[in-house]
Amino acid sequence: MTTVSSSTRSRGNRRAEILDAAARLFAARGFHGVSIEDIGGAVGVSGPALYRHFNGKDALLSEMLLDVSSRLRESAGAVVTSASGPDETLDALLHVQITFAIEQPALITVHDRELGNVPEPQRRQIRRLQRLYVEEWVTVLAELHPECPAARLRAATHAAFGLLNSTPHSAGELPAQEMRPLLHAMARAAINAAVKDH
Amino acid sequence: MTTVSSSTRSRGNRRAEILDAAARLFAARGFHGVSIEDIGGAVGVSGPALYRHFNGKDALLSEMLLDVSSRLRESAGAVVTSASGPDETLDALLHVQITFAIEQPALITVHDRELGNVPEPQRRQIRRLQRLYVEEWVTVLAELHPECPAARLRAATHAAFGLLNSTPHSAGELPAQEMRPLLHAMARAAINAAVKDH
DNA sequence: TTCGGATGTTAGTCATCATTAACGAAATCG
DNA sequence: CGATTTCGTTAATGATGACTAACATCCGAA
Repeated sequence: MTTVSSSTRSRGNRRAEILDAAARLFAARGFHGVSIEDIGGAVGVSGPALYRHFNGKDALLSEMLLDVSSRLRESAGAVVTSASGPDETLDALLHVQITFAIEQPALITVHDRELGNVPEPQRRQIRRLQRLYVEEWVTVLAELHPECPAARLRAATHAAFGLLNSTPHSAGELPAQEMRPLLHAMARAAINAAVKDH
Repeated sequence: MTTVSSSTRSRGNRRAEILDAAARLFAARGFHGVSIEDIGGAVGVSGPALYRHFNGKDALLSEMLLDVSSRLRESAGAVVTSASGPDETLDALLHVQITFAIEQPALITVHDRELGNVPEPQRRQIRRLQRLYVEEWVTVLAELHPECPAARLRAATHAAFGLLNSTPHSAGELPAQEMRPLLHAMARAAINAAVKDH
């Protein structure tokens, strides 16, 4: 059979390298605050070399966000289908989001800031994935508290995301070992408070 | 006595109008994604007219962020000096932040995204005000839980801000009447969970 | 009424930047 | 060994955008 050619491997590596560097730069300075030259420079090549790997700056951002929202939704889907009970499922969802927020703070940042710069029709698809992800959470919360109106559950979910995605702001305050359970406990408590008495 | 001349009044209004429109645009598309023309257009004048009111785009952003961080710190200072007890003080701080987040979502958004685009030396001053604001929270939390390490309190504070500042994301999910107590309850519960057992 | 400042306007100017062109070297494959 | 693909490079090119200049207009005050 055909083995993975080294060209395929290096191409993939270079692409990933570029996506990674671009994510960091976009998170720090915003999509329009970063030039193609900047991104190329960050991976040791110069400017237009990027066009060997992506169709353009927009395509780069599109792929980045599509990848993030796919992975999040996929993880959430896996968690939900292998669920034992709603309570454990919620903990597992928290685990997914916390892992992502701690390990990929730049991607998380770009993910919730730069959707507006993605051109249609990718925009629509990313929106769809984001919505599905939120709905996984809302569904689990609704199982736990069927009497709570969906709008409230959705607002609570967004608030929980805001809490969890604060990691880029408190970078360095605490080691990940402590940050992880702290975020879990805070988010869990916040969600419980949100659905209490409804 | 000298009355406020109409020129002063209209100048102030126009300046405020510009800052308001610019905040909304910056929040939606990012600092570099908005042109001077865009901002002018949003208030019914065209492009270079802005230079009659601000020294440039950077100065506009600087003033916007300086104003926000001053107001937040000032409010927090007022709350803390007129405090009855740490518990009520924390509630009052929550009230301040929630009011701001609900009434000025665009400003809050710009405030925590665009500091990187403010030139020195204003950058330093805004940073200073932001830090002082955080420290007001940390001080109050430390009074409530002296055994909790400051780093953890700081991380918890940032997480609470993330939760409260999620309003732009859940815009329209709930009316402000419901959003307000929901955010208060969630943030309060999250903070309590953060300091428990420390 | 006349002067001056405040506030706009339109038409440059100069940088920056995304994108494309044209061209080279290294590696893969026949 | 060639030949083709892959991955880079350095120069255009064309748009966009911040900022400045030169020129109105309006309005309050002397």
